[in-house]
Amino acid sequence: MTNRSVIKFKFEVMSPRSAKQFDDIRKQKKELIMETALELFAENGFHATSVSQIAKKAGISKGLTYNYFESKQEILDELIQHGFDTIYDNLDLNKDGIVTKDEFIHFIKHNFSLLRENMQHWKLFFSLMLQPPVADTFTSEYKTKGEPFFQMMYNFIKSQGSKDPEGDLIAISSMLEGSFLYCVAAPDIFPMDIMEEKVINACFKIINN
Amino acid sequence: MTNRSVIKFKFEVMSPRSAKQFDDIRKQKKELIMETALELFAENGFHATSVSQIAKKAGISKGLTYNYFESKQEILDELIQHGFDTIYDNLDLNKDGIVTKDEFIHFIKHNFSLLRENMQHWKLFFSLMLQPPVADTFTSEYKTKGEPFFQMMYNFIKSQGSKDPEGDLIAISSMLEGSFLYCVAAPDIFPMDIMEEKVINACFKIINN
Amino acid sequence: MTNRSVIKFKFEVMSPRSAKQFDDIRKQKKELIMETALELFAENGFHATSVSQIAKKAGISKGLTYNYFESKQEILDELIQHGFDTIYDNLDLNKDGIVTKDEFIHFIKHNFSLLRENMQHWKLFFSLMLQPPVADTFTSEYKTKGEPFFQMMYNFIKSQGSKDPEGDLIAISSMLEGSFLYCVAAPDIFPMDIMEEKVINACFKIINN
Amino acid sequence: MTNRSVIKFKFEVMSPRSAKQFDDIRKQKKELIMETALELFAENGFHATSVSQIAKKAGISKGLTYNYFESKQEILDELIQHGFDTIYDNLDLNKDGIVTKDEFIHFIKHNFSLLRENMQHWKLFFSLMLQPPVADTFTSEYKTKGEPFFQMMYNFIKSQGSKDPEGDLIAISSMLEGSFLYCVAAPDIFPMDIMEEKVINACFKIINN
DNA sequence: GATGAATGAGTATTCATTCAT
DNA sequence: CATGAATGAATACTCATTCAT
Repeated sequence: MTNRSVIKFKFEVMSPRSAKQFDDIRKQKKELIMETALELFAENGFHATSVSQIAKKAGISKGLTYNYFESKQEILDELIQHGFDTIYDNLDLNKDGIVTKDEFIHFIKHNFSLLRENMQHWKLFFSLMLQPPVADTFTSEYKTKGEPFFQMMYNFIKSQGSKDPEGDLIAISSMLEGSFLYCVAAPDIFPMDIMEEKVINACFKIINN
Repeated sequence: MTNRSVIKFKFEVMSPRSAKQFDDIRKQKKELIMETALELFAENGFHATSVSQIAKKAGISKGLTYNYFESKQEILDELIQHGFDTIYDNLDLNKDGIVTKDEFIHFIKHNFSLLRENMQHWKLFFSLMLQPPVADTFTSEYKTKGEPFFQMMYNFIKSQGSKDPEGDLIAISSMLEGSFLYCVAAPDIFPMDIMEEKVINACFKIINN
Repeated sequence: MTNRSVIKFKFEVMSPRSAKQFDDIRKQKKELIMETALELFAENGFHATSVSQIAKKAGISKGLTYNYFESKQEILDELIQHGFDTIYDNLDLNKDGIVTKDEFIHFIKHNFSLLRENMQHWKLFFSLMLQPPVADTFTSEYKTKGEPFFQMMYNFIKSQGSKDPEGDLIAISSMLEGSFLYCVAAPDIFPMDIMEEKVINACFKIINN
Repeated sequence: MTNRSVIKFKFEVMSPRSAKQFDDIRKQKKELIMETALELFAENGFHATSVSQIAKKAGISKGLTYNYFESKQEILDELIQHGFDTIYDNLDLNKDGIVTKDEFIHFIKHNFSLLRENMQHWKLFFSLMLQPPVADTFTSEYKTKGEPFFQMMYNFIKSQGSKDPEGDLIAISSMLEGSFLYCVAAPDIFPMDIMEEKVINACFKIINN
């Protein structure tokens, strides 16, 4: 009876539900690693963050990281993927394409609060958006996943009586994107607390004119 | 035997290449290195670009790079400095702070064309803006050097009869920033050729309402 | 199913190599690196010895060196530290500060034999003593750690009836230092085997006169 | 008539005694380089001193250094050579082998003052003495050139009625060497001003006992 | 003789990744 | 599943030396 078989034996005896339990552990560990990595990537940059740092901060060994991720790059990839999902899941878009004014306002406010709550994700995202070679895959994903967003915006702008819905979409999207960027990259330049309101007002100035 | 030839003699003995010759060489080489570095930084990112790559692409030895720059970081710093200077030199239309409508329009158009002509610089800039730890120094420089820009914008908006100049400044700045970002990071999402016009229109919609 | 096997199980799951095993490995490797480094430093000098050489001679990878030491300098520091400790541990014959004639003689003989046994350490030490910028930290450590030595010597000289204990301390310390230097740096100049005896004799000539 | 010939022509016309003058210039430049190098070597160590530093401090170009010395190592070699010569020339040994007590005392004092005046040379020397691979050549040179010194010492000790001239020579040489070492490497440990006197006294205590 | 631009081999150090246990 | 010792390739940077002018 080798050590190995002893372990196996014990394993089964100790926990009948171990399969599920270990699955949960795996899930938790993976999330732990990703969260830790996100914090460090956002704070110090991807390249300036070492796997050792991630492992140390997460309280695990370096080697274990590779039990959950193929590479450091894969952590980043999953982080981006997960980030997109989080953001767009929370958008809670109207699938019928009909957006009321209240919904629109709520949507922008929701975005701002998402931004504030999840600053790190967004900071990382913006930085990656420009950072080659992530940029390309990022852009394509952005286009695909952002499609419904732009569609909804377009429909809403049109429904509000805009004379140039496409032009206004461009202007409004730009403004939102820009305000998010200010929010994340240079929060000191404009007073954060009124930004949201001013941006919403401007949206309607654009649409209604 | 004229004085002249005596001078020449001394001169040549002291330094076969004249001071001007050395100066020219230094200037040209430095520019070569900076241009090459900019391309690589913009294409692959700062951290992912090695000094060897820069030297190789520039057709010089690694060591020579350090004859012109203290460190890889210094190349970046000078690049940022130079970039800011380029941008803000072109922006200071009139020093009296009075901006006409035509000047305003011209300013935005000018910025868009600068952007298009100098995509790489801007791409690098935007990416650096988010990239820690460059972000902090960048932001402070941005604030300092951007101050006149915001002031000018504010004055203009007010002069055009805006009821909420501060709010409009926020909205317009955000929109410009965002459109620049789209322009550089995701040029496929909106048709570039009409973007400029739509953004300018939206500016006046915001101000005049 | 004993408790013991359960513990073993957990243990092996957590870390296949036990803490002690890791500790032993670390200790042995660290010693290996230090010994190797000492030989090379002593033979070729600190600056002329590269980390690659140390690693190669120790039969390990360059990278591993940095698993054990922060820097090449740290290897040197620990070497110096360890050297001082070795020497002064062996010197502190009696902690009461009272040194008999026999103890004094034994002490000098002991030092000579330490010198002979550990020529490399000492050669390195002497060379470092003069080698800037190590010199300063070395000198201060020397003063601190050598203090008890000088005190003990002073007390002994006084107890032996010296008329000028301070002067004799200077003379004797110089003589010891010098004889150690000859021993290490130019062992061919004086016959080593009689040096020890002559130096001891001279000590008492100085004291008793 | 090329530039080259113009230079040649001028050369002869300008200065009939130019050959000697240029020779003097060469000599002075060489000395300048050596002095500068000595200071830097003594202050920062041989390896830590770069040719650029020497050239800069000497106010000449890097390239010119190689007009006077084959290599950085050669500067060191000539420095050692020159140092030995300086030291032993100044010893002004009695060639007849007869040294009076006054001459002996004067000799030690002279050495101490040489040491103080020429601290840098000596510091470098002591450090090199231990520094491989200089050590070997140094030791052999030391033996050769130091021979007359030891011979004189031996004769004097004998003439003073020493019962063990060889043993006393060893003791006294060691003491002198050690006091020089203290003087140069750790001038803070013993009061410099009385060291000389105490050492001389001790010499006679050793001899006369 | 004099300059300094240019080279290239060398240095310390880092780090993603592997693997025996 | 978990550890951390071990690797090796890569990186920024240095510097003695060469050479065209």
